[in-house]
Amino acid sequence: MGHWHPFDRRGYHHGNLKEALIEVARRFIAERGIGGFTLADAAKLVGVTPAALYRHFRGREALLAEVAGRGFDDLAARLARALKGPGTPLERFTRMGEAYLAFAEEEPGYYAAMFAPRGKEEDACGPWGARFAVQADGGEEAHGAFDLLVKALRETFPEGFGGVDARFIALEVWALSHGIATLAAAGQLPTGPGLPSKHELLRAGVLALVHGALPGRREAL
Amino acid sequence: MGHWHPFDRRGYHHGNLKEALIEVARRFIAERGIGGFTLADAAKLVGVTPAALYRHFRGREALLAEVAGRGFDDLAARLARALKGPGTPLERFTRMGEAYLAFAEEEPGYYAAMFAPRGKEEDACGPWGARFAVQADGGEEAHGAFDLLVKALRETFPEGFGGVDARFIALEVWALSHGIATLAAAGQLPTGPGLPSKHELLRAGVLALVHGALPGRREAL
DNA sequence: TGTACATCAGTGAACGCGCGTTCACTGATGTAC
DNA sequence: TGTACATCAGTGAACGCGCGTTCACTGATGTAC
Repeated sequence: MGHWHPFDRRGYHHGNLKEALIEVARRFIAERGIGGFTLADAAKLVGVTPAALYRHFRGREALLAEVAGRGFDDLAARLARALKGPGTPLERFTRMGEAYLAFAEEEPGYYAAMFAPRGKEEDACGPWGARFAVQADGGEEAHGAFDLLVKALRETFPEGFGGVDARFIALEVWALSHGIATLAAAGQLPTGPGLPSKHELLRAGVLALVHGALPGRREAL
Repeated sequence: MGHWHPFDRRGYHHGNLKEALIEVARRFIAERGIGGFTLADAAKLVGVTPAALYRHFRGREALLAEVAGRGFDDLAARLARALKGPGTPLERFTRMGEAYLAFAEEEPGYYAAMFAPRGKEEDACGPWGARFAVQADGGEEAHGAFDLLVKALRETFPEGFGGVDARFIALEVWALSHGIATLAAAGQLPTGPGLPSKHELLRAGVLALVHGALPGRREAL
């Protein structure tokens, strides 16, 4: 009672099968990776025949794409929340970085689905695709996660970046975040005395990236 | 003639089966991804029964691990070459970044094998593992790719980083490189008018990361 | 140089498995009258 | 309120497939004498 549970089932009709499958796929991918995810096990977990899946999805790939889409939405929501919170622009911007790492850590299923090298199909969705659209320039409302990042940069550093496009900086920050998140997820970030946590790594790196592009800093080197 | 070709075969015994399998696996993974790689197809490509593979590898995972190992060796060799070339330390350091991106782009098979989320097995090899060992501190010879990066940083900026461990900076640079390389490989780096290439992205980012940590720069922000 | 033999790297057939997907079906639900 | 019917979301059995792996085997190679 209270929370709805994906394994609940009352009667012949499941009633929430689509949502349940997405939910189970997310957990599944988180545990075994995207290659280890099978329709058969997912169906068994929600207590349904594998064939029932085809009432809601065209097939395996469609399910994965939907999971990825949910992931992009969730990420954008988290980033938006971090950006809207209290504090100075710089604090909020820093919090966005934390939110990104937290998302990658807490939702490895989503993250893997989002950034897994998609098959041959069209990349109808992706960080810079429909749900993430890169704006030509500012003005319109920012929907996707990437646009949120650009918006945050413009708010945090209203003086600009000495003629450098904020989207340039945003890409740098994104690439660094993604690199740290994936190395950490793969267990390939070394830990040990004197070595930084991924959070320290991201915070210092983001500051350096922004800092390095700030006006009056570009003449050196 | 001249170059040895993995599909060559003279007689009952192949003679180069192990090397041929590694070579074919590399190309295969590059084209279809690590999940699309199968022993059956690999064996067929080199003109051999699938069972023959087991004379040289314990199984599929062992072959993949060997491919990853070759990749780490190749990457280290490329980075070492870039570092040993002519030019100022800064030029050589910048060239290491280029070499990294070039490796990821030219050897997607290696790259995927190296950084694919390994199964449950021990990560006996990895960027910071046996072939990549992170030195406790300087002194000993640098064998792995990561150590080469640290060494290059120390050579390029002998004045140090204001008390910050060079390995810290190296991790930042590595994470950024990895992030850019993987986003680019997945086709998730947006391109368009006014947006930078991955090479511009890496060069500017690395400079900012190094710059931001240089002495006399850490008081601002 | 020739023969016997050990060693090694292949063969080819077979295995068990589990996958994604299809199909005709049936049970449950909702709506019209 | 009750009945007939259309719609929908499941079932369950079956499919073809291709995978990784095994096994007893055999052809080729190299070495001892």
